[in-house]
Amino acid sequence: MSPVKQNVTIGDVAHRLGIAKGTVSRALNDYPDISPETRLRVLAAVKELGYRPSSLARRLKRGRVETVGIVLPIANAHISDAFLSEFLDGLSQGLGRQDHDLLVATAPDAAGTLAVYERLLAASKVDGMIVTRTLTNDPRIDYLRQHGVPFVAHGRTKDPSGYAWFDIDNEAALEMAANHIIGLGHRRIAYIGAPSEMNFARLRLSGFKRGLEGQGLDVDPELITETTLDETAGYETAKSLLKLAAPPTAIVAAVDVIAAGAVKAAREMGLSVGSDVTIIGYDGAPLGRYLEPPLTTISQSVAEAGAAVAGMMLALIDGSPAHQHQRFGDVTLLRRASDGPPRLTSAELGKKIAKRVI
Amino acid sequence: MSPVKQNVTIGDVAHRLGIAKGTVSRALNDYPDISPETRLRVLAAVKELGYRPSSLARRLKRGRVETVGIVLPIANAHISDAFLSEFLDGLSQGLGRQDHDLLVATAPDAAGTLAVYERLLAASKVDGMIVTRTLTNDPRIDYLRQHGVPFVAHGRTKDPSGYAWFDIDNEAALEMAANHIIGLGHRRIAYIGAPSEMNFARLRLSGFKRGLEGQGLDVDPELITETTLDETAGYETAKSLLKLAAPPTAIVAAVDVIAAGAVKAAREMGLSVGSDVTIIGYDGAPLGRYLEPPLTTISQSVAEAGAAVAGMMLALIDGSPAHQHQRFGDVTLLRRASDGPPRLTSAELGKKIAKRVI
DNA sequence: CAATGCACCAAAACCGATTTCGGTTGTCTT
DNA sequence: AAGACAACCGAAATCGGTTTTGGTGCATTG
Repeated sequence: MSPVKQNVTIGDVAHRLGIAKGTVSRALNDYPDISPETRLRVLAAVKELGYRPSSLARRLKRGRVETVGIVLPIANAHISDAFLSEFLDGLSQGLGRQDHDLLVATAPDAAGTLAVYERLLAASKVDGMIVTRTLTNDPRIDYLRQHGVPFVAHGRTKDPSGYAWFDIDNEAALEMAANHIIGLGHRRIAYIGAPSEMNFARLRLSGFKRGLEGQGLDVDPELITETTLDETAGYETAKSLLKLAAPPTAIVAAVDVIAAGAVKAAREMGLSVGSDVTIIGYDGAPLGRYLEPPLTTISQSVAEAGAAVAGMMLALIDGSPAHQHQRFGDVTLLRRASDGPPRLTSAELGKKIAKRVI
Repeated sequence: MSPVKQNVTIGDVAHRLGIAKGTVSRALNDYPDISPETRLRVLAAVKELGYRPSSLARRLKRGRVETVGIVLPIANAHISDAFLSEFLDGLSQGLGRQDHDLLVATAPDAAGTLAVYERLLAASKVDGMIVTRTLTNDPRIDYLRQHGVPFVAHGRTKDPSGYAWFDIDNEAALEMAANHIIGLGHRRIAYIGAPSEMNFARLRLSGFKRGLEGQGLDVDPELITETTLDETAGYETAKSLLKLAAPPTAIVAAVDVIAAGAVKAAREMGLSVGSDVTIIGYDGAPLGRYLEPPLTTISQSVAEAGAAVAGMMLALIDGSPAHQHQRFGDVTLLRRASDGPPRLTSAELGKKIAKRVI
C-alpha cells in the first residue's frame, strides 16, 4: 500500500514470471525486441506486484538524474519576486511532463554561482542548468559551455549563437511602447534605462530609440538616462528629468521598479500621472497594481516562458542540438492607468513644475 | 581538470594505493578501524587523482539522496512572492551546509500536492519534505506522518504535537500590535482577518483579542471581520468598516495584501492614513514599501525562518526525533508611516466620512 | 605457550536497475 | 536440406559506491 517503501524490485517481477531481469527491463523500456505478449505479461505482473522502478538504480546506471538545476541570485532578490514564483511554476510544470524535477539553489554572486554549478555537477545532482537574468557577457554561460553542460538561458548574451535561449524581443517590445505613446500624442518622451551590463537593458534602449526614429522623432540625448534597478534610483532620475527646462510629457522605464519610483517622483511634484505625465513600466510586475495610479506596463507571460524553457531543456537532455532552440516570447501592453494623452505641452508642463518648485 | 567529467572512481584510488575499495571508502567515511596513516595516504591519493565520490552510487546504496523537497501551491502564487524567494534562500543556504539541496515542485491544489509527494517519494527524489502555509487541518501533514516521511512544517496545525515545526508566535505578535496601537491612543480598533482555515489566521485573531482585553478594552464584534487573501477583499472590508456609524480609528490587517486594500479604501474616502486612520499590516512584504504612505507592518525574518527549517530538516534526516524540533521565530514591528496617534475621535471621524459620502 | 583480543584491511556481496552479449527458435532462401 | 537471418529472451557484466565477512599479524593474557 505504502508508496514509500521500495520493496518490490525488478528481480521480483522477473522471478514471478520466470524470466530474466533484463527482459523485464527491456519490456518496460519499450525495446523493439520484446514480443507483445511478453510485454503484456510483464505489464500485468508489474501492476499486480505494485512494482515501481527505483530511479535511484536507474540513475546510477544511466548517469542521468532526471533533474535540472537553477541557481538564484539572492542579492536583489526582491526584484525578482514577482517573476520568480511564476517562472518556477512554469518550469517545474514543464519539466514534470517528463518526470523531471527542478533543483533550486541560491548564491550570493557570480563567483558563488559558478561554485554551486561545480558542486551540483560534480555530485551529479542535475542533468542540466537553467540560467536566468542573463548578462550581456555572462560567465555562467561561458562556464556551462566550456564544460559541455546542457543549459538553456532565459535571456540572451551579446552573442546569442550556439546555445539555447528563450527571450523577450525587447527591442520590439519597446518599439511598441514608443509607438503607443507617440500615438497618444506625446512628442517629448524620456527613457530611464537599466544598467547596460544587463543585456535586456541594451536591447530595450535600442528598441526605444528605434520606435522614436521610426515615427520621425528625434532622440534627445538629454532624455535618455540610465540608472540602477531600484525604486529610489527611478525616483531620483525621474525628478531630474522632470526638472529639465523642457521636461518630457512621458517617461518609459526599463523596469517596473524604476517606474514605481518615477510615479512617486511625479506625484510628489504635484503632477497627475496619466494626464500631466505618462509613465510606462516593463515587466507586468504585481507591484504595478498597487501603485497610484496602477501602472501601465509591458507584460510578458512568465509562466509561459518557464514552460518554454523547460521544453527546451528536455530536448537538450535528449540530445537535440542547442542552436535549434532559440525562441522569442510574446509581450503585450498591459494598459492600466498611468498613461494617457498629454494634457499639457512640454513647455506648459515645465511652467507648472517650475511654479511649484519655487 | 574538468570537474564535470566523472572519470576517476574509488577503484582507481584503491588500485593506485594497492588497497581495497572498501578500505578507501571507510577511510573517507571516518570509520574507526582505519589507521591514521592509511587514512592519510588515502586522502593524499584522493587529492592527487582528483577523485570525487559519485553521489549517485552512494545514494543507491545508502538509500538517501541528500535532497529535500518542497511543493509550492501555484494558485495564489503572487501572494507568496515576497516571502518565497527569501524563504527559498534561507532554506537552500541552510541545507547547503550539509551538502543537501532543495527540490522545488508545484501543484495546483491540495490533492495535486499529495500526488506530487507520492511521486517524489516513490522515485526517491527526496529524503524529506518542507511544508509551508500550514493549514489548521492539513492533509499534507497527515499524509507525511502516515508514510513516515521526515518533514518540517513552517507554521502549525491545530494540533501541533508530534512533528517538527517552525512558526511565528502569531498570538504574541498580534498582541504586540494591539498594544502598540492602544499605546498610540486608539480605542476603537478594527481587525480584518484571513480565512480561518489558515491556522495563522485563527491565532492572529485570538492574539488581537487578547491584546485588547489585556488593556481592558472591549472587543466589539462589529469590528472583527474576516475576508479572503487579496487586495480587493481588504478594500471592500475596510470600506464597510469605515462606513460604520462609529468607525474605527485604527485597522489591523492579518496580512499585508489586505492592508494594502484597506489603505486604498481609506485614501479613496479622503482620509489621511497615519493620522485620520491608522492601518497596520502583517508580513513585512516589500509591497508595503510602495504604498502611500509606506505600510507599518509586523515583520518576520523569512530567511531566518528558512534557515531554521533547514536545520531541523537535517536533524530529522539524521534520525533526531521530530518532537524535539519545535520553535518560534521572532517578529518585530516595522514602523513605516501608516500608523500614528488618532487625530479624531471615532465620532468625529464618522462625521468626516459621512459628510464626504453625501 | 596456547588462547584470546584487537587493530587493520582484503575480498566479496550488495544496492537495483540497464545494457551487452550470446544463444535458441523459427522462418525464409536457395 | 543447409545456411542465413530475424525475433526473442536468458545470463552476466556494469554503474560506483557501501557494508559485511573474514582473515592476518601482533600484542596481551592466564
